[in-house]
Amino acid sequence: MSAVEKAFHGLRHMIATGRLGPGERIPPESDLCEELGVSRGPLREAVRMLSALGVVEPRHGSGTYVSQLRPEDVIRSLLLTFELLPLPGLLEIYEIRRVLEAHVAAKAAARRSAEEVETLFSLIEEMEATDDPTKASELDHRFHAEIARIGGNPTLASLLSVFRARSRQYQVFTLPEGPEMRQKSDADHRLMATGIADRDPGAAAGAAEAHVAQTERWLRAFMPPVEEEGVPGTAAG
Amino acid sequence: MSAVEKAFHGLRHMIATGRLGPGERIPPESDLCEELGVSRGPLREAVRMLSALGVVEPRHGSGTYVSQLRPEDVIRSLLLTFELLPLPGLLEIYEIRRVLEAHVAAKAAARRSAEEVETLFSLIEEMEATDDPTKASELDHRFHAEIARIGGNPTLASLLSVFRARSRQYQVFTLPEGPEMRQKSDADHRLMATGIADRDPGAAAGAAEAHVAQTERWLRAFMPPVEEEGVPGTAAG
DNA sequence: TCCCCAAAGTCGTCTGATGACTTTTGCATT
DNA sequence: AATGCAAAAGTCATCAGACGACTTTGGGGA
Repeated sequence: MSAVEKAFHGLRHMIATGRLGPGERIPPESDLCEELGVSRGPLREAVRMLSALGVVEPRHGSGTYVSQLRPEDVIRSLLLTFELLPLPGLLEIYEIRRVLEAHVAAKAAARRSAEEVETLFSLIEEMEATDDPTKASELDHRFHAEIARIGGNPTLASLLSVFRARSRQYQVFTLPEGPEMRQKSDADHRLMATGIADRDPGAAAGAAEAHVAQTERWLRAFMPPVEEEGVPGTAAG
Repeated sequence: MSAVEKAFHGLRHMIATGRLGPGERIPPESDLCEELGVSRGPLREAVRMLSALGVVEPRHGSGTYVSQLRPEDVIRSLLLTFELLPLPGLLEIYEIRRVLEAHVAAKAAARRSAEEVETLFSLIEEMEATDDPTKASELDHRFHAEIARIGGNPTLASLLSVFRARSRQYQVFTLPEGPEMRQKSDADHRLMATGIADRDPGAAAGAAEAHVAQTERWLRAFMPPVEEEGVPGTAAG
Protein backbone atom coordinates (compact mmCIF):
# COMPACT_ATOMS: atom_id res chain seq x y z
CA MET A 1 0.00 0.00 0.00
CA SER A 2 1.36 3.39 -0.94
CA ALA A 3 2.01 6.10 1.62
CA VAL A 4 -0.92 8.17 0.39
CA GLU A 5 -3.28 5.22 0.71
CA LYS A 6 -1.93 4.45 4.14
CA ALA A 7 -2.62 8.01 5.25
CA PHE A 8 -6.02 8.16 3.54
CA HIS A 9 -7.31 4.93 5.00
CA GLY A 10 -5.76 5.73 8.35
CA LEU A 11 -7.61 9.01 8.58
CA ARG A 12 -10.81 7.48 7.29
CA HIS A 13 -10.51 4.79 9.90
CA MET A 14 -10.12 7.35 12.66
CA ILE A 15 -13.35 8.99 11.54
CA ALA A 16 -15.21 5.72 10.95
CA THR A 17 -14.42 4.46 14.43
CA GLY A 18 -15.47 7.72 16.04
CA ARG A 19 -12.02 8.65 17.27
CA LEU A 20 -12.54 11.83 15.29
CA GLY A 21 -16.10 13.11 15.44
CA PRO A 22 -17.98 15.65 13.30
CA GLY A 23 -16.72 19.18 13.84
CA GLU A 24 -13.66 18.02 15.71
CA ARG A 25 -10.15 19.22 14.89
CA ILE A 26 -7.79 16.52 13.73
CA PRO A 27 -4.23 16.29 15.14
CA PRO A 28 -1.58 18.51 13.55
CA GLU A 29 0.25 17.28 10.51
CA SER A 30 3.43 16.45 12.37
CA ASP A 31 1.59 14.22 14.86
CA LEU A 32 -0.33 12.43 12.14
CA CYS A 33 2.84 11.86 10.15
CA GLU A 34 4.40 10.13 13.09
CA GLU A 35 1.34 8.05 13.93
CA LEU A 36 0.62 6.99 10.37
CA GLY A 37 4.23 6.48 9.42
CA VAL A 38 4.28 8.76 6.38
CA SER A 39 5.91 12.08 5.62
CA ARG A 40 4.11 15.37 5.26
CA GLY A 41 3.74 15.21 1.49
CA PRO A 42 1.58 12.09 1.24
CA LEU A 43 -0.27 13.05 4.41
CA ARG A 44 -1.26 16.37 2.91
CA GLU A 45 -2.36 14.65 -0.27
CA ALA A 46 -4.58 12.31 1.74
CA VAL A 47 -6.09 15.24 3.63
CA ARG A 48 -6.79 16.99 0.33
CA MET A 49 -8.60 13.91 -0.93
CA LEU A 50 -10.86 13.85 2.10
CA SER A 51 -11.33 17.57 1.71
CA ALA A 52 -12.39 17.19 -1.93
CA LEU A 53 -14.90 14.58 -0.81
CA GLY A 54 -16.39 16.90 1.79
CA VAL A 55 -15.20 14.91 4.80
CA VAL A 56 -12.69 17.35 6.28
CA GLU A 57 -12.03 21.05 5.92
CA PRO A 58 -8.54 22.54 6.40
CA ARG A 59 -8.39 26.09 7.79
CA HIS A 60 -5.17 27.92 7.20
CA GLY A 61 -3.43 28.71 10.46
CA SER A 62 -6.06 27.06 12.61
CA GLY A 63 -6.15 23.36 11.87
CA THR A 64 -8.09 20.78 9.90
CA TYR A 65 -11.62 19.94 11.01
CA VAL A 66 -13.93 17.02 10.36
CA SER A 67 -17.08 18.16 8.56
CA GLN A 68 -20.56 17.62 9.94
CA LEU A 69 -20.73 14.43 7.85
CA ARG A 70 -24.22 15.09 6.63
CA PRO A 71 -25.09 13.33 3.37
CA GLU A 72 -25.82 16.65 1.72
CA ASP A 73 -22.28 17.82 2.45
CA VAL A 74 -20.78 14.78 0.81
CA ILE A 75 -23.11 14.92 -2.17
CA ARG A 76 -22.28 18.57 -2.74
CA SER A 77 -18.72 17.47 -3.48
CA LEU A 78 -20.01 16.17 -6.81
CA LEU A 79 -20.85 19.68 -7.96
CA LEU A 80 -17.49 20.62 -9.42
CA THR A 81 -16.99 17.32 -11.19
CA PHE A 82 -20.47 16.87 -12.65
CA GLU A 83 -19.78 19.92 -14.74
CA LEU A 84 -17.11 17.96 -16.56
CA LEU A 85 -19.38 15.16 -17.73
CA PRO A 86 -20.04 14.93 -21.47
CA LEU A 87 -23.57 15.15 -22.77
CA PRO A 88 -24.49 11.46 -23.22
CA GLY A 89 -24.23 10.82 -19.51
CA LEU A 90 -26.35 13.86 -18.86
CA LEU A 91 -29.35 12.21 -20.41
CA GLU A 92 -29.08 9.34 -17.95
CA ILE A 93 -29.13 11.90 -15.20
CA TYR A 94 -32.33 13.38 -16.57
CA GLU A 95 -34.11 10.09 -16.09
CA ILE A 96 -33.16 10.14 -12.42
CA ARG A 97 -34.16 13.77 -12.10
CA ARG A 98 -37.57 13.03 -13.57
CA VAL A 99 -38.27 10.42 -10.94
CA LEU A 100 -36.92 12.37 -8.02
CA GLU A 101 -38.39 15.77 -8.93
CA ALA A 102 -41.77 14.10 -9.19
CA HIS A 103 -41.28 12.55 -5.78
CA VAL A 104 -40.26 15.75 -4.02
CA ALA A 105 -43.12 17.62 -5.64
CA ALA A 106 -45.54 15.06 -4.28
CA LYS A 107 -44.02 15.26 -0.83
CA ALA A 108 -44.03 19.03 -0.96
CA ALA A 109 -47.73 18.93 -1.78
CA ALA A 110 -48.33 16.89 1.34
CA ARG A 111 -46.20 19.01 3.64
CA ARG A 112 -46.39 22.60 2.40
CA SER A 113 -47.39 25.48 4.64
CA ALA A 114 -49.35 28.54 3.51
CA GLU A 115 -46.22 30.71 3.61
CA GLU A 116 -44.32 28.26 1.43
CA VAL A 117 -47.02 28.35 -1.22
CA GLU A 118 -46.80 32.11 -1.06
CA THR A 119 -43.06 31.96 -1.69
CA LEU A 120 -43.48 29.65 -4.67
CA PHE A 121 -45.99 31.90 -6.40
CA SER A 122 -43.98 35.01 -5.76
CA LEU A 123 -40.97 33.33 -7.34
CA ILE A 124 -43.10 32.45 -10.35
CA GLU A 125 -44.28 36.02 -10.70
CA GLU A 126 -40.74 37.33 -10.55
CA MET A 127 -39.78 34.80 -13.18
CA GLU A 128 -42.57 35.82 -15.50
CA ALA A 129 -41.79 39.49 -15.02
CA THR A 130 -38.13 39.44 -15.97
CA ASP A 131 -36.63 39.54 -19.44
CA ASP A 132 -33.13 38.64 -18.34
CA PRO A 133 -32.41 34.96 -19.11
CA THR A 134 -29.75 34.91 -16.43
CA LYS A 135 -32.10 36.14 -13.75
CA ALA A 136 -34.81 33.81 -15.00
CA SER A 137 -32.49 30.85 -14.73
CA GLU A 138 -31.49 31.83 -11.24
CA LEU A 139 -35.13 32.17 -10.17
CA ASP A 140 -35.89 28.85 -11.80
CA HIS A 141 -33.21 27.30 -9.67
CA ARG A 142 -34.57 28.87 -6.52
CA PHE A 143 -38.09 27.72 -7.37
CA HIS A 144 -37.06 24.11 -7.74
CA ALA A 145 -34.77 24.29 -4.71
CA GLU A 146 -37.64 25.64 -2.62
CA ILE A 147 -39.87 22.75 -3.61
CA ALA A 148 -37.10 20.31 -2.78
CA ARG A 149 -36.64 22.00 0.59
CA ILE A 150 -40.35 21.75 1.35
CA GLY A 151 -40.09 18.07 0.48
CA GLY A 152 -38.26 17.69 3.75
CA ASN A 153 -35.30 15.55 2.72
CA PRO A 154 -32.09 17.64 2.65
CA THR A 155 -30.09 14.81 1.11
CA LEU A 156 -32.50 14.54 -1.77
CA ALA A 157 -32.57 18.30 -2.16
CA SER A 158 -28.79 18.37 -2.36
CA LEU A 159 -28.71 15.60 -4.93
CA LEU A 160 -31.24 17.36 -7.14
CA SER A 161 -29.34 20.59 -6.77
CA VAL A 162 -26.23 18.94 -8.19
CA PHE A 163 -28.19 17.49 -11.09
CA ARG A 164 -29.82 20.82 -11.91
CA ALA A 165 -26.52 22.70 -11.79
CA ARG A 166 -25.16 20.43 -14.50
CA SER A 167 -28.19 21.01 -16.68
CA ARG A 168 -28.12 24.75 -16.26
CA GLN A 169 -24.76 24.91 -17.97
CA TYR A 170 -26.43 24.58 -21.31
CA GLN A 171 -28.39 27.78 -20.95
CA VAL A 172 -31.22 26.84 -23.24
CA PHE A 173 -33.02 30.06 -22.41
CA THR A 174 -30.41 32.07 -24.30
CA LEU A 175 -31.18 30.31 -27.57
CA PRO A 176 -33.31 32.07 -30.19
CA GLU A 177 -36.19 29.85 -29.12
CA GLY A 178 -35.61 30.91 -25.51
CA PRO A 179 -38.66 33.13 -24.96
CA GLU A 180 -40.98 30.46 -26.28
CA MET A 181 -39.38 27.89 -24.01
CA ARG A 182 -39.64 30.15 -21.03
CA GLN A 183 -43.35 30.63 -21.63
CA LYS A 184 -43.88 26.90 -21.60
CA SER A 185 -41.64 26.58 -18.59
CA ASP A 186 -43.59 29.22 -16.69
CA ALA A 187 -46.82 27.38 -17.39
CA ASP A 188 -45.28 24.17 -16.04
CA HIS A 189 -44.22 25.97 -12.91
CA ARG A 190 -47.73 27.24 -12.31
CA LEU A 191 -49.06 23.74 -12.68
CA MET A 192 -46.58 22.45 -10.13
CA ALA A 193 -47.24 25.24 -7.67
CA THR A 194 -50.96 24.80 -8.05
CA GLY A 195 -50.73 21.09 -7.38
CA ILE A 196 -48.73 21.84 -4.25
CA ALA A 197 -51.11 24.58 -3.16
CA ASP A 198 -54.04 22.19 -3.61
CA ARG A 199 -52.27 19.55 -1.53
CA ASP A 200 -52.59 17.27 -4.54
CA PRO A 201 -49.46 15.07 -4.66
CA GLY A 202 -50.48 13.35 -7.88
CA ALA A 203 -50.98 16.59 -9.75
CA ALA A 204 -47.76 18.07 -8.41
CA ALA A 205 -45.76 14.98 -9.28
CA GLY A 206 -47.22 14.76 -12.75
CA ALA A 207 -46.50 18.39 -13.47
CA ALA A 208 -42.95 18.08 -12.17
CA GLU A 209 -42.24 15.00 -14.25
CA ALA A 210 -43.66 16.60 -17.36
CA HIS A 211 -41.58 19.70 -16.74
CA VAL A 212 -38.32 17.78 -16.47
CA ALA A 213 -39.21 15.68 -19.48
CA GLN A 214 -39.82 18.84 -21.46
CA THR A 215 -36.43 20.27 -20.50
CA GLU A 216 -34.82 17.01 -21.49
CA ARG A 217 -36.48 17.13 -24.90
CA TRP A 218 -35.17 20.63 -25.48
CA LEU A 219 -31.68 19.57 -24.58
CA ARG A 220 -31.92 16.51 -26.80
CA ALA A 221 -33.13 18.62 -29.69
CA PHE A 222 -30.48 21.30 -29.59
CA MET A 223 -27.54 19.69 -27.82
CA PRO A 224 -25.53 22.87 -27.75
CA PRO A 225 -21.93 22.05 -26.81
CA VAL A 226 -20.61 23.76 -23.71
CA GLU A 227 -17.43 25.48 -24.80
CA GLU A 228 -16.43 27.24 -21.61
CA GLU A 229 -16.91 26.69 -17.93
CA GLY A 230 -17.90 29.67 -15.86
CA VAL A 231 -19.10 31.55 -18.90
CA PRO A 232 -21.36 34.43 -17.87
CA GLY A 233 -24.71 33.07 -18.89
CA THR A 234 -27.62 31.50 -17.07
CA ALA A 235 -25.19 29.57 -14.95
CA ALA A 236 -24.87 32.51 -12.58
CA GLY A 237 -26.02 32.12 -8.98
CA MET B 1 -6.45 32.08 -4.58
CA SER B 2 -4.16 29.50 -3.02
CA ALA B 3 -1.69 27.49 -5.06
CA VAL B 4 -3.72 24.31 -4.67
CA GLU B 5 -6.87 26.02 -5.87
CA LYS B 6 -4.99 27.51 -8.79
CA ALA B 7 -3.79 24.08 -9.81
CA PHE B 8 -7.15 22.41 -9.20
CA HIS B 9 -9.17 24.90 -11.21
CA GLY B 10 -6.48 25.05 -13.86
CA LEU B 11 -6.64 21.33 -14.41
CA ARG B 12 -10.42 21.29 -14.26
CA HIS B 13 -10.49 24.03 -16.84
CA MET B 14 -8.26 22.05 -19.18
CA ILE B 15 -10.70 19.16 -18.97
CA ALA B 16 -13.82 21.31 -19.18
CA THR B 17 -12.62 23.00 -22.35
CA GLY B 18 -11.68 19.72 -23.97
CA ARG B 19 -7.96 20.40 -24.05
CA LEU B 20 -7.68 17.17 -22.10
CA GLY B 21 -10.15 14.52 -23.23
CA PRO B 22 -11.35 11.30 -21.60
CA GLY B 23 -8.65 8.65 -21.48
CA GLU B 24 -5.94 11.10 -22.42
CA ARG B 25 -2.68 11.42 -20.51
CA ILE B 26 -2.12 14.79 -18.88
CA PRO B 27 1.26 16.55 -19.15
CA PRO B 28 3.98 15.52 -16.70
CA GLU B 29 4.10 17.19 -13.32
CA SER B 30 7.06 19.37 -14.18
CA ASP B 31 5.33 20.83 -17.24
CA LEU B 32 2.11 21.48 -15.35
CA CYS B 33 4.00 23.15 -12.52
CA GLU B 34 5.52 25.57 -14.97
CA GLU B 35 2.28 26.26 -16.84
CA LEU B 36 0.15 26.69 -13.75
CA GLY B 37 2.77 28.56 -11.78
CA VAL B 38 2.83 26.33 -8.72
CA SER B 39 5.37 23.95 -7.26
CA ARG B 40 5.09 20.20 -7.22
CA GLY B 41 3.51 19.94 -3.78
CA PRO B 42 0.31 21.86 -4.44
CA LEU B 43 0.07 20.45 -7.96
CA ARG B 44 0.15 16.91 -6.63
CA GLU B 45 -2.48 17.80 -4.03
CA ALA B 46 -4.74 19.13 -6.77
CA VAL B 47 -4.25 15.97 -8.83
CA ARG B 48 -5.11 13.88 -5.78
CA MET B 49 -8.32 15.83 -5.33
CA LEU B 50 -9.36 15.15 -8.90
CA SER B 51 -8.34 11.55 -8.43
CA ALA B 52 -10.49 11.19 -5.30
CA LEU B 53 -13.41 12.60 -7.31
CA GLY B 54 -12.93 10.05 -10.08
CA VAL B 55 -11.83 12.56 -12.71
CA VAL B 56 -8.22 11.49 -13.21
CA GLU B 57 -6.23 8.38 -12.41
CA PRO B 58 -2.47 8.50 -11.72
CA ARG B 59 -0.46 5.45 -12.76
CA HIS B 60 2.90 5.06 -11.10
CA GLY B 61 5.69 5.29 -13.58
CA SER B 62 3.42 5.85 -16.55
CA GLY B 63 1.58 9.12 -16.14
CA THR B 64 -1.76 10.54 -15.02
CA TYR B 65 -4.79 9.91 -17.21
CA VAL B 66 -8.18 11.56 -17.48
CA SER B 67 -10.94 9.08 -16.64
CA GLN B 68 -13.74 8.21 -19.03
CA LEU B 69 -15.83 10.88 -17.31
CA ARG B 70 -18.92 8.72 -17.15
CA PRO B 71 -21.37 9.72 -14.43
CA GLU B 72 -21.08 6.29 -12.83
CA ASP B 73 -17.34 6.79 -12.40
CA VAL B 74 -17.87 10.05 -10.59
CA ILE B 75 -20.68 8.73 -8.45
CA ARG B 76 -18.60 5.74 -7.40
CA SER B 77 -16.24 8.19 -5.70
CA LEU B 78 -18.91 8.59 -3.02
CA LEU B 79 -18.50 4.99 -1.94
CA LEU B 80 -15.67 5.45 0.53
CA THR B 81 -17.16 8.53 2.14
CA PHE B 82 -20.76 7.37 2.44
CA GLU B 83 -19.53 4.76 4.86
CA LEU B 84 -18.62 7.55 7.25
CA LEU B 85 -22.09 9.04 7.49
CA PRO B 86 -23.88 8.71 10.83
CA LEU B 87 -27.19 6.93 11.01
CA PRO B 88 -29.68 9.82 10.90
CA GLY B 89 -28.60 10.75 7.40
CA LEU B 90 -28.93 7.14 6.37
CA LEU B 91 -32.67 7.27 6.82
CA GLU B 92 -32.91 10.15 4.36
CA ILE B 93 -31.03 7.99 1.92
CA TYR B 94 -33.54 5.21 2.36
CA GLU B 95 -36.31 7.46 1.13
CA ILE B 96 -34.37 8.07 -2.07
CA ARG B 97 -33.59 4.39 -2.42
CA ARG B 98 -37.25 3.50 -2.10
CA VAL B 99 -38.18 5.74 -4.99
CA LEU B 100 -35.30 4.75 -7.22
CA GLU B 101 -35.39 1.00 -6.58
CA ALA B 102 -39.06 1.05 -7.47
CA HIS B 103 -38.27 2.90 -10.66
CA VAL B 104 -35.50 0.56 -11.81
CA ALA B 105 -37.63 -2.46 -11.00
CA ALA B 106 -40.38 -1.08 -13.21
CA LYS B 107 -37.95 -0.39 -16.01
CA ALA B 108 -36.39 -3.81 -15.63
CA ALA B 109 -39.85 -5.35 -15.98
CA ALA B 110 -40.27 -3.54 -19.26
CA ARG B 111 -36.85 -4.40 -20.64
CA ARG B 112 -35.87 -7.79 -19.27
CA SER B 113 -34.82 -10.68 -21.50
CA ALA B 114 -35.52 -14.33 -20.79
CA GLU B 115 -31.90 -14.95 -19.79
CA GLU B 116 -32.00 -12.09 -17.34
CA VAL B 117 -35.06 -13.51 -15.61
CA GLU B 118 -33.21 -16.79 -15.44
CA THR B 119 -30.29 -15.10 -13.72
CA LEU B 120 -32.52 -13.40 -11.17
CA PHE B 121 -34.24 -16.60 -10.12
CA SER B 122 -31.00 -18.52 -9.90
CA LEU B 123 -29.63 -15.83 -7.60
CA ILE B 124 -32.74 -16.14 -5.45
CA GLU B 125 -32.33 -19.89 -5.22
CA GLU B 126 -28.72 -19.56 -4.20
CA MET B 127 -29.77 -17.04 -1.60
CA GLU B 128 -32.42 -19.30 -0.17
CA ALA B 129 -30.06 -22.26 -0.12
CA THR B 130 -27.23 -20.73 1.88
CA ASP B 131 -26.97 -20.42 5.64
CA ASP B 132 -24.03 -18.04 5.62
CA PRO B 133 -25.21 -14.47 6.28
CA THR B 134 -22.15 -13.11 4.53
CA LYS B 135 -22.83 -15.04 1.36
CA ALA B 136 -26.50 -14.16 1.57
CA SER B 137 -25.69 -10.48 1.81
CA GLU B 138 -23.36 -10.71 -1.14
CA LEU B 139 -25.99 -12.51 -3.23
CA ASP B 140 -28.56 -9.93 -2.16
CA HIS B 141 -26.27 -7.26 -3.47
CA ARG B 142 -25.82 -9.04 -6.78
CA PHE B 143 -29.57 -9.56 -7.11
CA HIS B 144 -30.35 -5.88 -6.71
CA ALA B 145 -27.40 -4.87 -8.88
CA GLU B 146 -28.63 -7.15 -11.63
CA ILE B 147 -32.07 -5.56 -11.58
CA ALA B 148 -30.49 -2.13 -11.70
CA ARG B 149 -28.37 -3.22 -14.63
CA ILE B 150 -31.39 -4.52 -16.51
CA GLY B 151 -33.00 -1.16 -15.87
CA GLY B 152 -30.62 0.19 -18.46
CA ASN B 153 -29.31 3.31 -16.72
CA PRO B 154 -25.71 2.79 -15.54
CA THR B 155 -25.69 6.09 -13.69
CA LEU B 156 -28.72 5.11 -11.68
CA ALA B 157 -27.30 1.66 -11.07
CA SER B 158 -24.11 3.19 -9.74
CA LEU B 159 -26.00 5.55 -7.45
CA LEU B 160 -28.07 2.73 -6.01
CA SER B 161 -24.96 0.65 -5.56
CA VAL B 162 -23.45 3.36 -3.39
CA PHE B 163 -26.61 3.64 -1.32
CA ARG B 164 -26.84 -0.10 -0.80
CA ALA B 165 -23.19 -0.41 0.21
CA ARG B 166 -23.82 2.02 3.04
CA SER B 167 -26.81 0.08 4.25
CA ARG B 168 -25.03 -3.27 4.13
CA GLN B 169 -22.59 -2.09 6.78
CA TYR B 170 -25.19 -2.71 9.42
CA GLN B 171 -25.39 -6.42 8.72
CA VAL B 172 -28.92 -6.90 9.99
CA PHE B 173 -28.82 -10.54 8.89
CA THR B 174 -26.32 -11.35 11.61
CA LEU B 175 -28.72 -10.32 14.36
CA PRO B 176 -30.57 -12.99 16.35
CA GLU B 177 -33.64 -12.12 14.30
CA GLY B 178 -31.59 -12.61 11.12
CA PRO B 179 -33.09 -15.87 9.84
CA GLU B 180 -36.61 -14.53 10.19
CA MET B 181 -35.64 -11.37 8.32
CA ARG B 182 -34.01 -13.35 5.57
CA GLN B 183 -37.15 -15.39 5.07
CA LYS B 184 -39.18 -12.24 4.61
CA SER B 185 -36.48 -10.79 2.41
CA ASP B 186 -36.45 -13.87 0.19
CA ALA B 187 -40.19 -13.64 -0.24
CA ASP B 188 -39.83 -10.01 -1.29
CA HIS B 189 -37.22 -10.96 -3.82
CA ARG B 190 -39.49 -13.56 -5.35
CA LEU B 191 -42.24 -10.98 -5.66
CA MET B 192 -39.89 -8.60 -7.42
CA ALA B 193 -38.52 -11.22 -9.77
CA THR B 194 -42.01 -12.46 -10.57
CA GLY B 195 -43.18 -8.96 -11.40
CA ILE B 196 -40.20 -8.56 -13.70
CA ALA B 197 -40.74 -11.97 -15.29
CA ASP B 198 -44.38 -11.08 -15.91
CA ARG B 199 -43.36 -7.80 -17.53
CA ASP B 200 -45.52 -6.10 -14.92
CA PRO B 201 -43.83 -2.79 -14.02
CA GLY B 202 -46.40 -1.89 -11.40
CA ALA B 203 -46.02 -5.15 -9.54
CA ALA B 204 -42.24 -5.04 -9.73
CA ALA B 205 -42.12 -1.45 -8.52
CA GLY B 206 -44.50 -2.11 -5.68
CA ALA B 207 -42.56 -5.14 -4.53
CA ALA B 208 -39.28 -3.24 -4.71
CA GLU B 209 -40.61 -0.31 -2.75
CA ALA B 210 -42.08 -2.57 -0.10
CA HIS B 211 -38.80 -4.44 0.16
CA VAL B 212 -36.77 -1.30 0.74
CA ALA B 213 -39.32 0.01 3.20
CA GLN B 214 -39.11 -3.24 5.12
CA THR B 215 -35.33 -3.01 5.33
CA GLU B 216 -35.63 0.54 6.52
CA ARG B 217 -38.02 -0.49 9.27
CA TRP B 218 -35.59 -3.14 10.46
CA LEU B 219 -32.81 -0.64 10.59
CA ARG B 220 -34.97 1.88 12.40
CA ALA B 221 -35.99 -0.72 14.94
CA PHE B 222 -32.56 -2.02 15.82
CA MET B 223 -30.20 0.80 14.89
CA PRO B 224 -27.11 -1.20 15.66
CA PRO B 225 -24.07 1.08 15.78
CA VAL B 226 -21.30 0.29 13.32
CA GLU B 227 -18.20 -0.09 15.43
CA GLU B 228 -15.63 -0.98 12.80
CA GLU B 229 -15.17 -0.43 9.12
CA GLY B 230 -14.07 -3.41 7.08
CA VAL B 231 -15.19 -5.81 9.78
CA PRO B 232 -15.54 -9.31 8.35
CA GLY B 233 -19.30 -9.54 8.22
CA THR B 234 -21.92 -9.21 5.55
CA ALA B 235 -20.00 -6.29 4.10
CA ALA B 236 -17.75 -8.65 2.18
CA GLY B 237 -17.77 -8.56 -1.60
C1' DT C 1 13.00 -12.86 -35.27
C1' DC C 2 12.89 -12.96 -30.51
C1' DC C 3 14.44 -11.94 -25.93
C1' DC C 4 16.59 -9.32 -22.53
C1' DC C 5 18.31 -5.43 -20.49
C1' DA C 6 19.62 -0.76 -20.17
C1' DA C 7 18.08 3.91 -20.35
C1' DA C 8 14.73 7.41 -20.27
C1' DG C 9 10.47 9.15 -18.57
C1' DT C 10 7.20 9.66 -14.90
C1' DC C 11 5.07 9.36 -10.54
C1' DG C 12 6.08 8.54 -5.32
C1' DT C 13 8.43 9.81 -1.15
C1' DC C 14 11.49 12.11 2.02
C1' DT C 15 13.79 16.10 4.07
C1' DG C 16 14.52 20.84 5.43
C1' DA C 17 13.39 25.50 5.36
C1' DT C 18 10.44 29.46 4.98
C1' DG C 19 6.04 32.02 4.66
C1' DA C 20 1.18 33.05 5.97
C1' DC C 21 -2.49 32.91 8.92
C1' DT C 22 -4.94 32.06 13.34
C1' DT C 23 -5.18 31.65 18.12
C1' DT C 24 -3.44 32.27 22.51
C1' DT C 25 -0.91 34.63 25.90
C1' DG C 26 0.66 38.23 28.61
C1' DC C 27 1.53 42.83 29.37
C1' DA C 28 0.60 47.66 29.42
C1' DT C 29 -2.87 51.05 29.51
C1' DT C 30 -7.11 52.90 30.97
C1' DA D 1 -10.43 45.12 37.15
C1' DA D 2 -11.36 45.50 32.34
C1' DT D 3 -9.69 46.43 27.95
C1' DG D 4 -6.81 46.62 24.02
C1' DC D 5 -2.69 45.53 21.73
C1' DA D 6 1.47 43.27 20.66
C1' DA D 7 4.29 39.31 20.93
C1' DA D 8 4.62 34.44 20.65
C1' DA D 9 3.19 29.92 19.73
C1' DG D 10 0.76 26.76 16.88
C1' DT D 11 -0.72 25.28 12.42
C1' DC D 12 -1.31 24.95 7.60
C1' DA D 13 0.82 26.47 2.85
C1' DT D 14 4.52 26.57 -0.23
C1' DC D 15 8.98 26.03 -2.20
C1' DA D 16 13.24 23.50 -3.47
C1' DG D 17 16.21 19.57 -4.08
C1' DA D 18 17.19 14.82 -4.04
C1' DC D 19 16.38 10.08 -4.42
C1' DG D 20 13.51 5.85 -5.09
C1' DA D 21 10.08 2.93 -7.66
C1' DC D 22 7.75 1.74 -11.57
C1' DT D 23 6.63 1.70 -16.56
C1' DT D 24 7.71 2.21 -21.19
C1' DT D 25 10.80 2.35 -24.88
C1' DG D 26 14.37 1.05 -27.76
C1' DG D 27 18.64 -1.05 -28.84
C1' DG D 28 21.75 -4.89 -28.73
C1' DG D 29 22.67 -9.67 -28.59
C1' DA D 30 21.36 -14.55 -29.13
